[in-house]
Amino acid sequence: MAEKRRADARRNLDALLEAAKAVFAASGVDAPAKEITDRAGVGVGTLYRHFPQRSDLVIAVLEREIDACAEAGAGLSADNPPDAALTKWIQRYTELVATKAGLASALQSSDAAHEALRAHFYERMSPVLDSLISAAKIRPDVSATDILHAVVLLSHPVPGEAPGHGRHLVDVFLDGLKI
Amino acid sequence: MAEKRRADARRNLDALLEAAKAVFAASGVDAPAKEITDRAGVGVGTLYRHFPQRSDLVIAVLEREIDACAEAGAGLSADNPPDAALTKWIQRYTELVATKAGLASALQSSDAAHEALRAHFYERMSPVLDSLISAAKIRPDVSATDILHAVVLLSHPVPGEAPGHGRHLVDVFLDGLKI
Amino acid sequence: MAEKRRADARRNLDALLEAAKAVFAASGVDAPAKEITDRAGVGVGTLYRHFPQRSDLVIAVLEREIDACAEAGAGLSADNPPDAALTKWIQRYTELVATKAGLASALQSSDAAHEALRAHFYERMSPVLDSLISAAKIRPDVSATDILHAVVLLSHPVPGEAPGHGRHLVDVFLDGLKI
Amino acid sequence: MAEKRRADARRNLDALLEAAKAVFAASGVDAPAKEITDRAGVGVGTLYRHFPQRSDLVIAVLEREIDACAEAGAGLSADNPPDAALTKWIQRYTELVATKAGLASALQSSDAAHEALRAHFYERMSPVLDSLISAAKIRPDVSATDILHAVVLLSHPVPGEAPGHGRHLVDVFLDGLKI
DNA sequence: CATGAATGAGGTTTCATTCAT
DNA sequence: CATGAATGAAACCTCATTCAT
Repeated sequence: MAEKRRADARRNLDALLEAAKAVFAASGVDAPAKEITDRAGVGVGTLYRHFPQRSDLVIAVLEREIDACAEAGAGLSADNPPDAALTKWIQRYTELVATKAGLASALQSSDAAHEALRAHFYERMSPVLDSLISAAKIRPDVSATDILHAVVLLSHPVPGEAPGHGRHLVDVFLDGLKI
Repeated sequence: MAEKRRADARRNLDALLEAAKAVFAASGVDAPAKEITDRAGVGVGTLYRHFPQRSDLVIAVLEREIDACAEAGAGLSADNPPDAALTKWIQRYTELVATKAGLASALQSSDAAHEALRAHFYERMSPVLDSLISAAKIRPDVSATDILHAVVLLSHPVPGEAPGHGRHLVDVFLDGLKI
Repeated sequence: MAEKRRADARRNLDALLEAAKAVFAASGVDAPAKEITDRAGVGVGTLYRHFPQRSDLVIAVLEREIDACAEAGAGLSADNPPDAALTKWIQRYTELVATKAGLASALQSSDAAHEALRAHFYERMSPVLDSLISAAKIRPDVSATDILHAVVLLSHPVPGEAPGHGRHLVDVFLDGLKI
Repeated sequence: MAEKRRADARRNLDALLEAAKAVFAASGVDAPAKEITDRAGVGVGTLYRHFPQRSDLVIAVLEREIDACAEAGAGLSADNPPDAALTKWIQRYTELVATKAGLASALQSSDAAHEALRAHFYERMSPVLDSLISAAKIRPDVSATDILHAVVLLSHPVPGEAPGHGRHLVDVFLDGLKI
């Protein structure tokens, strides 16, 4: 009985995450809540029960990807020389930011509702990148935060440009990091 | 007589432009129209009379600066060696984009209401930068549009960062342009 | 459980229809939405949830009346001699049209949004009146549609005249129908 | 000098009347004032100077036709037996109401702005019809006002019906007038 | 006497969030 | 714990009318 309830709740939650991922990609992070719940086949109340703040939903949607990306740092560090490790991780990170439509927008949004997401995101990424930077040779006047921000900004979709666009700009930026 | 009425209208229009500049900087380009008219001390109707489309107002607010920046290209080209001219112009352009808080947002907004601004802006800037690029030595896989976009993106305000932040990121990007 | 909530929604919907009926009669079909929702004791959002288009509301309100009136035809036909049945039904119909200012306006409106209502109206009323006419003795150059229209037109409220006015004019018109 | 001014004023007034006639026919009597002044090539203030109330404008536009119709009563009375005179005048009147688009709407509008038009119109027509009625033999429970209203109402255009439609309905109504 | 810029109330519609069921 | 109807605060835009020039 309780089992079944939990199973139901879990199914709803999964449906919400799935729907949110799709809707964020299609209409951005600020899409109407109804759009998400309709797609998930769930009432709006259910959304608010699971995710009282909108950024809670965004975080939940991306948590696994964010964690995976952060955790990839150690492996790259172990398997590559410092400079290559840094480059490869930034490319991995760029992939994350560029692919998850809505992530860039949410991180950059001045909306207080996304504050928690920004905190979570940078707290997870900063240590990883800091560690990679300190081992590599780059301009000393560039911090981990600078790089994290730059990639987020350059990955933002530009009306009238192909999706791959941001990655190209990031490449140029990476060139600029070299001493 | 007619002069005077025009003067009156002009005063209101100036008040609107001034208010819009301030409000765009404070609350972004998508700020409620009422916020602007209240600050200007005029009725909403006055705003809509002068600027039926929202982008008309954004354009009007920034037109002089946009024109001045575009026109600065020729002078820099005449007074400097090609590479220096390019760098200086991009810095000038960065100044424009970074200072006018609403500009970056408007250029990046997917809102159709800003389409006219985007068109106006890039039509004005592209030829100038094209001409500067063709004389200078930079990575051949980077176009004028790439640079214009990159600066716009990097100049976007990031919550929790100082305003000068974008300029620093642009410097790194410029380094990446060099062959 | 679900029953109860539906009952709640139904109660609101009924309140809206009731309020709209009164407001349409008092202020016409183009009355402010707020006037209707205030009278129904609901928020504006509730109106728009049930009736996204204004004409949806007009149709809903009038369809009820139209159906009730059309269905009255059979009973009158069974309980009265043909001429009396015709007269009584037209009086019933006049009562409907005379008290619902919105019906006349909507039927007369050239707005395509009311097309569905017009179709429904004539499809519902014409057979009833046709059947009554064919049993009674009236001028052969007058069709059911003519009568339906005439009553609608004569029932339009005239500023400065008592509400009963239209009925009087219809009486005269009915006299003109006799052979 | 004064001559010239008066000539100018007259030209403006004529332009307004001409424009109003066209706009009333095209967009109805409730068309935006700006639509009329733009077409007339005049400022809105000029419209309000000449016609403080909207119905003043409607009256002015139709005054000549209204007067001609009212004045036709005496002639018909002199040249025809009473019943024929009545019938012929009502047909003349029907012609006026049916042809001047906007007149029927304005007379029927509950808008207070048309109050003066209604007053003017019925004050002009009532005595004429009263005089015709008193000489003819009709139902004693029908007043001149009843007939004037009935024709106005029956002349309203009905979507999906030919323009002549109203005249047919008026004929039936006239039959109902006979004793 | 003409002008038309300015006003601002008034209408529509959307959507985040609450809460009764 | 789920539901989704209800709420009502915004935001937009239009236009009749006034009034300074």
